[in-house]
Formats: sequence, C-alpha cells, structure tokens
Amino acid sequence: MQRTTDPDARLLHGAADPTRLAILRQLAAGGGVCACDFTACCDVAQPTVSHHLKVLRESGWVRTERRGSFIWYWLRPEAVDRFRHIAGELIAVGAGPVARSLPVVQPTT
Amino acid sequence: MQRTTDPDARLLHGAADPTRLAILRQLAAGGGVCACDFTACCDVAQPTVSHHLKVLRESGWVRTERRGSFIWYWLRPEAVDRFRHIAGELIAVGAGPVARSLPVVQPTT
DNA sequence: ACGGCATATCGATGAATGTCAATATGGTCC
DNA sequence: GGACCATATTGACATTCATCGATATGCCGT
Repeated sequence: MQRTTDPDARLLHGAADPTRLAILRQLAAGGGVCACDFTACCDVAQPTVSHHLKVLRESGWVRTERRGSFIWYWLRPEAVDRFRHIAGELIAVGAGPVARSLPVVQPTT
Repeated sequence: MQRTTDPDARLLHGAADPTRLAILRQLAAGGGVCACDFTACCDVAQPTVSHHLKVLRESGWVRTERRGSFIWYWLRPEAVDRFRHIAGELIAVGAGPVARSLPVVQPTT
C-alpha cells in the first residue's frame, strides 16, 4: 500500500483511530488543549500520544502553538468544514431498493 | 495493534481509503449501484473491489441485494447519519488561540 | 448438463500502522 | 550551569492492510 495523496482520504484516515478520535473530541470540547492533557483521556503511553498528534498534524486536523514549555493544540476549522462537506456529499439520493424485480436498466457491462 | 471495536472508529476507517471513498461517493450519487460498475471508477482489480466492498459492509456503510447474477449495493442511511453526527461533534467551541501570553489556567499536571 | 459471466474467497506479498522503551530536544527554575 | 519537566524522535516489534493472481461459488442462457 502506498500512502495515499488524496487529501480527503488522508483527513478521514487521520480520524479513523479510537485514540485520535478521542483526541479530536477533546479538542472540540476544550477549544485549546495542552498536549499533557491527552495522556489522561487516552490509555496509551506518552510517545504514542505524540505519534498520534503528529498524524493529526500531518492530516491537517490540528495546529499547535508553543507556550513556554507546554505545547497547545487546536482543531483547524477548515478540517472540520471539509469533514462536514464530505458528510454532505454522502447523503444518498435514492432511498433504497424499490423494485423487487429485475432493474429496468441493466448496469453498464 | 488490536483491531478496534469502537463503532465510530470502524465507520471512519471504512471511509478512510481513496478507493472506498470513491465507492461511497458513487453510491451516494447513484442511489443503487451494481458491483460491476465499481471496477470502472476505481483503478483496481476485481478482487480488490470485492475486498473493499466487504470492508464497507463490515463497517456498516452498505447493504446488498442479489438480483439475478448481479449484486446491488446501497448506502445505509444510518451510517451516513452517524457520520454526520460525528462531524457535528467536532465543531470546536473555542475559536483558536486568543491570548498571546501564558494561559491563565495551567493545564492539569 | 454445460459454458460463460458476475462476484466472492483464498493465499501470498510488501507496505503501513500502533505501540512502547529508550533517548533526544527544548524550555523553566534555582 | 545543572536539575527537572514537557514533548518529540528513534528503533524495534507484532499486527493490519491493500493489492493481485488463482480459484471457487452462484446464476443464467442454451
């Protein structure tokens, strides 16, 4: 597998891990969160948290700011907007299978 | 790493691949799509498409119905709803870093 | 029953991933 | 400078993943 370059897939991949999803939720709830506070919510060691934060940074979910010896993390609103845009795209137009018989139009073969 | 059981993370993981995202988008656009039509949009071999469809099935994104020798796929509205719910959760309350100085309240140590 | 088509499964392979211990980096305080 | 804290990086390991060729399964015409 080659690391994908599709930005949407990268964004979704960034959120597709329970630890990272918990981090994103805490960021959404807290506004700005110190990196030291993530080790509490996620039952993983400090290097693992740091690794996940790096993944979130590289997939565009968060940005950081150094404040003294602490490093603060924020959700990037553009990432959330993009995520919501993808969600909007996925609303199906068809309600589901309506005809129990064979479809009128054959699929393109 | 143990395969996660968190349903939200599993849902996001299902969508976090360029091929699967293309499949989901085609499903949203088409309403119901025959499996034979996915090989066109995604530049991968037939077993790979079948594999991705299985991943989408197991993560709750799609359901299927056999019609003669064809198999039709539909998006599950519950999956889209859940996805949009997650998107709604991630709207940050804080706008970003407001104070340039040290935070008033120190992070919990 | 047989040949052909649509789709799924199997097996193998190489790459990416999540995890942690150990270590490095960079800041603060004395 | 030196002790200490917060965070990142490195290296290693086991697991998962995406991909494909080969093969199996299931349905449809003839």
